[in-house]
Amino acid sequence: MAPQQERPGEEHSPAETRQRILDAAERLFALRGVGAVSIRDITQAAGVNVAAINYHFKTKHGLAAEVFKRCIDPLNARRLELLDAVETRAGGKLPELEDVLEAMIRPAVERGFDHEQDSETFLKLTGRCLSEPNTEVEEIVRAHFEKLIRRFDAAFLRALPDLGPEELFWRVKFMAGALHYSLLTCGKQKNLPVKLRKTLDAEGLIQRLVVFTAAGLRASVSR
Amino acid sequence: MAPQQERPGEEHSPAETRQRILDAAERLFALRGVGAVSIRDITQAAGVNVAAINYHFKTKHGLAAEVFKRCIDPLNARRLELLDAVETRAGGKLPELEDVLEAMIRPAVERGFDHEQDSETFLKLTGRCLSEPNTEVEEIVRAHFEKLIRRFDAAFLRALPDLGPEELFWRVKFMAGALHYSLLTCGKQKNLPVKLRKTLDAEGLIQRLVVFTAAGLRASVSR
DNA sequence: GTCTATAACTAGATAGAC
DNA sequence: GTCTATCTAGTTATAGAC
Repeated sequence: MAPQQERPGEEHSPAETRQRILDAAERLFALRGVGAVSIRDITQAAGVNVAAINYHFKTKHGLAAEVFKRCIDPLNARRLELLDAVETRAGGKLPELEDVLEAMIRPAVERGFDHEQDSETFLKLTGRCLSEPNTEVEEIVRAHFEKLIRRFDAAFLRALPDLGPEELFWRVKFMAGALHYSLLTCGKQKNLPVKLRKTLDAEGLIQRLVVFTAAGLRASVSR
Repeated sequence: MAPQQERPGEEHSPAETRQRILDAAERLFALRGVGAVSIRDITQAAGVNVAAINYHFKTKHGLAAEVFKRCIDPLNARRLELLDAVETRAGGKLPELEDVLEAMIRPAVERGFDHEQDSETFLKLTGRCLSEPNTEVEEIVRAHFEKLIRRFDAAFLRALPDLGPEELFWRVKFMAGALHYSLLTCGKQKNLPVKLRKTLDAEGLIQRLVVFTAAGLRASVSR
């Protein structure tokens, strides 16, 4: 609950100050949403001066954009890396749908279960990606995912040659929703029955997600 | 962009004032999140006095709780109504999985496409249900959905007798995520390719969701 | 690069007149 | 029930000393 606090007198290198601000802001934005966090909340938690935010990020929204970028960028880079590996491995043949799905799902779930990092913060911030109001943040989030989705859509189209592009569009949305919401659920552990907390691990969730979404993507079109 | 504004001098009945505040707050909370909206924003948009919020709802968070309750309650009531109808129709037999799913999915999608009401607001507010920070709001949302999920979980268990309760728990999460995220997508139409906006209708989305989630729920457990 | 100090404004809440 | 007026506290942002 108590954010790491420091005597205001202490001094840090500029790079360290920047880092401390980003870390504190990430935690607070994830917890309360950008609108409900003041720059004073952030500077207090980071143990730096109020003016530092203006110096390093110009405005509060500039800071928010950086926070979300720092969260999304490595995640999506890893996804594209895994997708490349899957396609290379398949050679000239069609890649397995399950492998394409795993390239999308694994990086996020593993990051969400990595208790060496602040996984709780990651999970909540992930949730905010979908609901932060129309600011620089929304624009950044949209831009970064658009690129990713285009690349994966092509892979899905190849793995599911019988599916029309419109049908595929919606099914990919459903897949993203399932992934996203299960991550959020892990973040809000109050919602999890005690029995299930024990058996909750990254590998299990990845496999469950792959099985569910692969079946959904392959379903025959009419009811 | 410009909220409906009124000369401050105009007078309203108490019930009307209450209603106007709820409507304005709903729109603004959906758009920006509770934390980023001031009570002055709300009273200006509603054309009522600042003190009116305190009189009718005691605090800003009391108002927020009312707003979310007013959104969720009729939706979940309708879902339970449809589920009752499905089970009655099945008589002693197992209900069709697709029918149970439709009881869950139809009310939300139809409400999200009802352009006589402010469907945009509903879709965004739905998104906020998952991400509003730990306040009275989160408690209200959780409580209302817990009741619904318990009832539907039982129905799913009966329709899918081979699935273990743990497996079912996760698959229902995936289903809820798919539903939820596709609603949000309809709200943020910028994300929709122009071609798809034309063919977007409630019936089509309901059928797509039912087909996808039914296949996911029925998938054989191991990969 | 970092801090103090402060400008200029907005927040939620309420007392008391009407 | 509704409004005006006001309190106290907190807001972003910046100028200028160090």
